Amino acid sequence: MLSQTVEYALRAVVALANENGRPMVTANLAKITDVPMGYLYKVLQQLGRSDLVVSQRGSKGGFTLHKKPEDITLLEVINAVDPFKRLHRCPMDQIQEVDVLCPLHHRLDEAMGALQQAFESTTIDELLC
Amino acid sequence: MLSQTVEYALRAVVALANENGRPMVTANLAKITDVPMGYLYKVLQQLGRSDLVVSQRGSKGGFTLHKKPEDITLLEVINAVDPFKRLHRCPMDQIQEVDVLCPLHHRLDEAMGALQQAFESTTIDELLC
DNA sequence: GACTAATCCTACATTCATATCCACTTGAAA
DNA sequence: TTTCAAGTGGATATGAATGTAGGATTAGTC
Repeated sequence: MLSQTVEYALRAVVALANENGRPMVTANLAKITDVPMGYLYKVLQQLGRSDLVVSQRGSKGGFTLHKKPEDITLLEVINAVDPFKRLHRCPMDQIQEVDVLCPLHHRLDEAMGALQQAFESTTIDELLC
Repeated sequence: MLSQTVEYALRAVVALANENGRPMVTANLAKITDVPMGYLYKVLQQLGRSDLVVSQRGSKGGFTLHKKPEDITLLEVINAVDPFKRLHRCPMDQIQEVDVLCPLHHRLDEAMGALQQAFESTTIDELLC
């Protein structure tokens, strides 16, 4: 349902949130979150581009959360790596008005909207271990 | 979010429901639903294995819905081609109790549960054009 | 009955995106 | 200056989606 990348990103953000601002090295984070390290890098970089994490090179370096856990929503993390998509046009008919959806896609988008809302209203601090 | 295959399966089922029991040929269905024909076959066969559609070979043949639209839920169609997955164990820690989820995955599964419920409570007859 | 056209069925080949791996480079701190 | 750790780019694997070609079954017609 959610992509593997989203799953990894969420694990990483939650794990970093548990560190209370102490930088964590990728290798360590990979072990804790059980994510392949090479891939975790790229996920962290994507999170960095959205200013959710910051990195510090050299010894004593690593990754740190850039915002307070209570100020990060699940949706933000998701959007950073794999943007949540809503339907604005019916994907079937080619020549179609914008903002007009057939009953099927209207219903699907409605469900997606509820899911988006659920993700938007949950912050990382609610998910600490 | 939902796989392409699920999207295609839903389009096909709704299109067949609009036919009121008249068999429809794959080529025609492919045109209406805007799904590549070769792939549509496979989706239809998966739907057949779950008894959602039946096929008839030869001239005057094609595919027909096997149940009344009001007796088919979105979830059934989804499960026929790409089963809806719920979390029963936290995917991170290897040695983990069954039915015990960390806060993150508990929340994610909760959202999935709501989505599943939405799909389960919607039937195809609500989606006719 | 036998032929023919229509249609589904099957299996394999191909493409494409996602996920994963790896080797090398760059920058910061001790 | 050495060591640690992030950055970068490309190679590889995996699975989903798509394409293709020939085989099997049915209905209609003669």
